Amino acid sequence: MITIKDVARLAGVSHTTVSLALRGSASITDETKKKVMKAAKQLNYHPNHLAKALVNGKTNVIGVVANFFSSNFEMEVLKGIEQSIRSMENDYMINLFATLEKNDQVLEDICLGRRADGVILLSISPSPEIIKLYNDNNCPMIVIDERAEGAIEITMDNYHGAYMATEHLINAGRRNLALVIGDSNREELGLSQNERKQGFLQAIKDHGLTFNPKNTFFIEDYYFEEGQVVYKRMQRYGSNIDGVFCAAGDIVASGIMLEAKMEHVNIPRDLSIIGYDDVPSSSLIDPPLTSIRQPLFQIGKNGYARMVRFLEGKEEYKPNKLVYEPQLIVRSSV
Amino acid sequence: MITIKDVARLAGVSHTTVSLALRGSASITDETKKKVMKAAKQLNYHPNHLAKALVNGKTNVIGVVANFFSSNFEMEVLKGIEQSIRSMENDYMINLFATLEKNDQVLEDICLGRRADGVILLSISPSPEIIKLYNDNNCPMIVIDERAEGAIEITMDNYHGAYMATEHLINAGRRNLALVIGDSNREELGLSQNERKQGFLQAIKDHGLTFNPKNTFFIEDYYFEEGQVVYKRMQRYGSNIDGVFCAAGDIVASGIMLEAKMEHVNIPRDLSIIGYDDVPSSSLIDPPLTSIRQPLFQIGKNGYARMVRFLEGKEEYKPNKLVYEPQLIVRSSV
DNA sequence: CTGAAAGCGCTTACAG
DNA sequence: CTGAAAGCGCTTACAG
Repeated sequence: MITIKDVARLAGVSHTTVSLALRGSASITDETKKKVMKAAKQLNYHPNHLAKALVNGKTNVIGVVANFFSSNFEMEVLKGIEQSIRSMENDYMINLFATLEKNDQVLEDICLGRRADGVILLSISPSPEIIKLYNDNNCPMIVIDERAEGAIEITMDNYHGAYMATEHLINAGRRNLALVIGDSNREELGLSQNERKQGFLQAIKDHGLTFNPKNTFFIEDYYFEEGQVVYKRMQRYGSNIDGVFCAAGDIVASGIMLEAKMEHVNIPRDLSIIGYDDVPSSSLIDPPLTSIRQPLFQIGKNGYARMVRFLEGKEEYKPNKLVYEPQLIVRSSV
Repeated sequence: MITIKDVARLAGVSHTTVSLALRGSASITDETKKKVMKAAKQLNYHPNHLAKALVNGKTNVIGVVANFFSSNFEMEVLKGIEQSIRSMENDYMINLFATLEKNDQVLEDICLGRRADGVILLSISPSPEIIKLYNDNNCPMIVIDERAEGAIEITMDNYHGAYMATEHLINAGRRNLALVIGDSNREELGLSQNERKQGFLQAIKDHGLTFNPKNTFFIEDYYFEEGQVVYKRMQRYGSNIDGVFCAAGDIVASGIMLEAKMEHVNIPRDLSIIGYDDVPSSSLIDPPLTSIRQPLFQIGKNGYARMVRFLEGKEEYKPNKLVYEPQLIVRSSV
């Protein structure tokens, strides 16, 4: 491995000079600089990132932390981040951390183990202690899609999204709605599922209707196949359902729809359904699925750009909240 | 920031002892170990990853390098990697690097800058110099979906996949086939697109048919909308097309299909179409799209596990090649 | 304008 | 069984 000392030897200067020259210090002659550059190039010198980071106290990496990668949510946010990276031309690398449930532990390690200069959390809720830790260590934290008092909190208005969706069903003449939502038994409902539930219930109330709690159906893993199962459960346990708000998202909604079609239920004539997320396939399936779109790409793009500004000292880091608005995408399933 | 010295002070021993105790060295009394552990816990000590990596010459990170994240290909492979991580219980972190075209530069930096102990490349073709560099530095490299003489090369049999697809069209009575494929003008065709083309042509030949080169259509970015455009071009410039092999994948194929349906073309009666990749939406669209499925999940899962074995010295790293077989998924679009 | 020295937080021989 | 010393590859005051 080629180090700064090898370059120094070849250039005939001290390693201090090499270090200074390489970063264009004003106190080095142009001539020496050239010599050093030449030697560095000749030896194909690459600075050891670890050594640099250790002495600088700065890693130049931005950590992106999530429970799963590769679900539609993470994918869209990542696309936005990628776009930002391409357009910004800076030295930050992103590092993806998959937490596998031990969120706080991983976050502690990232901060205290100096694995990143700042983190972006996707649908992960940091404990107050962790937030304090990050603040104490001047490590900026942007939390997307969860609460984070004391950090930068970027959420989407799930309440409003659900309200719009439900109202859309009601305006289409649906009176006996069903709610399909992430399971609340095992662990607490995530922020967004919870808010969607509230928005749904409020919309029903505001329109003078009532909701039959029997028409709530739970999902655990957000798989397509769970949607198929849910449809069967609706048949057995539901009562007169004529409209479904699938807060659990479009993939599950697609499963419900497929199963309904298999049973020769005409959508939307016999049953209306609306999803959430507006995944790419939603416009392709039959009938095209009405859904709620969230600006995930934008959020990823802006979030990353903002993190870079924090780290470069171009924007002062201080806790605040930002809420993005969702959008109703009307297609033919309602 | 709490360092090993702070722990030493609190425990009343030297920092050397702390270092040894923390990693369970046999030459430290159980009693001292306990004292140290207690002090470490009390101070919430976390080792500085950078310092460790610098002295150990080992980062414990595995780099995953790709041009884009968040396309279906990367997503599936990542899912496999994730699954592997969950089931393995080891200390490796994965680090995603987006190359943005300057592949060799990034790869050089990862290796020489000590950013990872080993890399997994997704659809990225390393130059012979880079492969040599990695070998010289004992840095294992697994290359998925591209050629890599001198490294571990994991590919899928695209030739065979394309052959099967084409044969399937021919067996359905199609005689005037069109080929939709990634653009070869700007840069060289990727490995897989190229092989698919060969398989396609060979199948036609073997069945005593001829291919009209006018029926080749190019794609640049693999977007859905490009498929729609391609369909229009087929109408204008193609000659009597009755079957389409979309080597550019299912997303593009879906675009072609949608546009055809808009023009009231009945699929598969008037036009057969087969895609590649078997993306999740392919079974949901109307009609369900016949496609070729590649075992991406498996590849990611096995690739990661293998990399860990290399890094832990449980398997000797030596260049070889592995080819996975694709599978024809028959649905209703042919 | 350039170099010798100290230090970032850790580990690893080597004495004692 | 424990500690003082040297070193990983870099940077940053501080002399000269």
